[in-house]
Amino acid sequence: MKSEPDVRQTRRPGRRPGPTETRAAILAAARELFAEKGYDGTSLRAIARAAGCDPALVHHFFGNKEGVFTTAMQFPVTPADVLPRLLEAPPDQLGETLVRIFLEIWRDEERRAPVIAMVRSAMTNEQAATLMREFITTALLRRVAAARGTSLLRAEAAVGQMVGVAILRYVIKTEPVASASEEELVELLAPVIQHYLG
Amino acid sequence: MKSEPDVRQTRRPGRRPGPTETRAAILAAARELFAEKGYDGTSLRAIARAAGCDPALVHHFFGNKEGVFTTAMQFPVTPADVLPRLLEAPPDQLGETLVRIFLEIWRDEERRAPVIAMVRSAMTNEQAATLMREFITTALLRRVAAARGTSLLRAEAAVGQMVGVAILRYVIKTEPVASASEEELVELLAPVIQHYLG
DNA sequence: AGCAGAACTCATCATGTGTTGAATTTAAGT
DNA sequence: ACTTAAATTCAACACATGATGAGTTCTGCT
Repeated sequence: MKSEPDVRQTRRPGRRPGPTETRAAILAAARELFAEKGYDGTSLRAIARAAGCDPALVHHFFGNKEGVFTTAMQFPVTPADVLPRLLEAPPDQLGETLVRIFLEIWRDEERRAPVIAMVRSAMTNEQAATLMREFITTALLRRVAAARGTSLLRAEAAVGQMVGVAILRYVIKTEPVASASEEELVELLAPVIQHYLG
Repeated sequence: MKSEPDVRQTRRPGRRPGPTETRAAILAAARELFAEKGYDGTSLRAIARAAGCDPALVHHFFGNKEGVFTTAMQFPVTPADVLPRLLEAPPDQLGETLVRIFLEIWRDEERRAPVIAMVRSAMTNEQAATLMREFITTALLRRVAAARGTSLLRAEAAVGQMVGVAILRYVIKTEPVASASEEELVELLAPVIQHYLG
């Protein structure tokens, strides 16, 4: 999407003047590309091109491709600041609250990107799948199931519902869910989530 | 998974004696590999290796990689012989019937493979995503929504629920849903599907 | 029996991949 | 001011990929 001018036909080797900002640029480009193409579909060279530097620099900062990925994915969603909101919601509005939190995360690209990247990558990459598996079980299922009294299986069905709709909406882009409003989605999904966790 | 002996260090060129069976072998190998690794993660050479032939033969039969994929995916689920069962079910058991049909499809690897392959591939490949998008809307949503009186959006939420759980169960393999029994899943999901389509 | 065409392999091309080591320029520490 | 270390590029390796064209062996039709 972002096509840097790439005017720098030739830049002399050696450290650039001024403070170092390339590392951050690499991570930003990596997040964008991983979200768009998944782990296997994203090459180190494409990241470097988007970040305006040499591929070897990516390698220098992060060791290898796996290093770039795990560093770029560090902070998909921090459940810490989300759980309080969940627990202080009245029990009969738990479903609605949860759906709203999900929708908030998906709202701006900034926060959605790592999640989608993870989903996309986990489909074809075993390592990414492991990452996602652990995130789901330890960060979502256990906490929700522990806080509320529900079984893990029911909690997982709720997660499945949200993940499934997210994939249809943001990856496959099937209508009408792709262009439904957030309010419509709340109305649609909240009762089901409530049913699973109630 | 399947590692042919690969003893044929060197086989003479030219047509093999007997009836032609290599084309079918290639398609079988392709389905297995696409299901395991997705479109982009599967190479023509890997398919040829698994089918015990030269990569060029794959190209000869199907033109190019895209040709192999679309041919291998031709018959993910034929909705024609599934819809009758749906429509003759009593309206208050529609959810359960639908869940059972889905579970049947996922039961044996033979029938599950193309579906999983499609899901995996659609995550990183735009062309596969288009294929899946069209399949979902024309083969699932429209028919279900037309047969029953429900809105497209609600039908899509139901599809999302099933797809989400399938991904958790067969791709990410999160417990406990990965090793839950079919009966447990029916009990878990049928009410929700019924709710969406009722 | 003979021949067109299908099945099949081989060698090869152009391109893209992750990774490495050496060389050069600047920033930081003393 | 000097030195160490960090940031950066370049050139290259070893390998995998999709694709192509030519050549070989068999089947099926007449």
